[in-house]
Amino acid sequence: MKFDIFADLQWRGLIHQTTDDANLAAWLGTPRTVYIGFDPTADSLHVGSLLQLMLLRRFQSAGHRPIALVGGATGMIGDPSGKSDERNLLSVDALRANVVGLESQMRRFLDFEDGENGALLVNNFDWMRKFSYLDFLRDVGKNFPVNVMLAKDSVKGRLERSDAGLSYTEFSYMLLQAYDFVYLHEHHGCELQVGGSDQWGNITAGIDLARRMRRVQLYGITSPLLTDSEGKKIGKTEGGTKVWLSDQRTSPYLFYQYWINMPDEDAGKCLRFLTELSREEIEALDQARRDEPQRRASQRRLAEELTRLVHGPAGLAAAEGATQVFFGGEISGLSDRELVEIFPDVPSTTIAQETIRGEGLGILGALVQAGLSKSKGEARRSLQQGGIYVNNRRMTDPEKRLTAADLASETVIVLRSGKKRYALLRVTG
RNA sequence: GGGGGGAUUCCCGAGCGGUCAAAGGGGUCAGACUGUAAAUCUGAUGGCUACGCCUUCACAGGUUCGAAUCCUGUUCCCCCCA
Repeated sequence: MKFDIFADLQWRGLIHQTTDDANLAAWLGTPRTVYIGFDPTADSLHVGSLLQLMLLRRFQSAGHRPIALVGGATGMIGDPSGKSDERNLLSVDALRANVVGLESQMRRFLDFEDGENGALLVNNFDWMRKFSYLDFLRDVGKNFPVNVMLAKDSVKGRLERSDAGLSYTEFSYMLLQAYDFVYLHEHHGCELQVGGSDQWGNITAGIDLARRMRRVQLYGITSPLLTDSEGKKIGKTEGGTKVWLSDQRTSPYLFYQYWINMPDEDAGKCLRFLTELSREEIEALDQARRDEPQRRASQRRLAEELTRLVHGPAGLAAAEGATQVFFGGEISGLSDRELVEIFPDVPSTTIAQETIRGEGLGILGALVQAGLSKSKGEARRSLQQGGIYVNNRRMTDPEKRLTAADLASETVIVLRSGKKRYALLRVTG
């Protein structure tokens, strides 16, 4: 083994529970096959899945073989764990498209080349669809005592709530995931399943099933959930929008900014859970955070590491470049192309060229058109209070008219309200 | 079925018939301070062709020189008694 994965997970705080505390460390001394399941609820993974992806990656770099299971079949059912309400089911077509999307993202984290411990990507729909209902009941269902299933937290929680309810379909979810584990053991020699702490019930169900069906001993490890200092799941911006791994959904810049803005209290945890930095490095960053928090070395490093991993060096460069412009001084002398690259997330409004000729376009109207202000009155106030910038230069005159002289590039004027809200005004002939 | 109370600007909530675009709080936005943080402080918070004008206080009418405030009806909500 290249390193002691168990000890590594331990100091990072990534071990919540295991099915065999005493022996797992030694057991992981020889190459094993590990699996983690991912829900295809969207065509992209989001930051909430990063922890699991990194876990697989850690196992692979330690010399174990990772299997990423995409739940094409289980996604059709919906996992009741950690969900307070019955889920809406996805259509088969939507699921298929989602699975394709997830596959491409996994490639950034895992090495799928053949070799000793090349990663494997599987979709449980491939084996589940062949199962007939009767066969499934007889071979799998037979091994599940209902009283045990009822005792699982995921089920119990839902039954105790009078308003939530739990359908037979979701109740059966556990059987599917349990069978996945047995299947992966049989076909790929998988012996360990890892997941978030909410997966404990499903993982142990798989282990029980393997024991009953095949008389083999499998193992499970759960990680803590990645929550912030207030106990909320990490992965949403202040505005409440999810941060995705797909650059189509969340640009590299926004992704990078998400980590840059991480509060100090959560930064250490994120470094441990989500990066591969060494213990020495992380502890040095902890120290730096105490000594000179204003430098935010932890956040910078976190953003850098994760952006490079998810969006590649080019994505990182774009994000850093955009950051410099956003938080830098006046914008001028750039080309349209550069501006568009820097501001991929910024909404733009098109105006006719005539409007900035001669007299020019009144700034108040422009702000409303660009969507930065709800009314001219609001625009006027922001302006008078010093919250309006044209090309990053503060404007305070409500009579100001925008003309060709205000173009930051060939055809773009950059408007900004407050510290971070930008909008582009594009002039067309 | 009977009796009582209420409906106010994004939310909560105050509002003598004139001086009410409407107190106060929350939220939100902006500024200062900062670390693109937290906390704190300051300002703003219906619209506009803006020292003025226009539209708001459940809805529709009415009284009055003048109504968020009074009257009538309508709708909805809450409480109490049956």
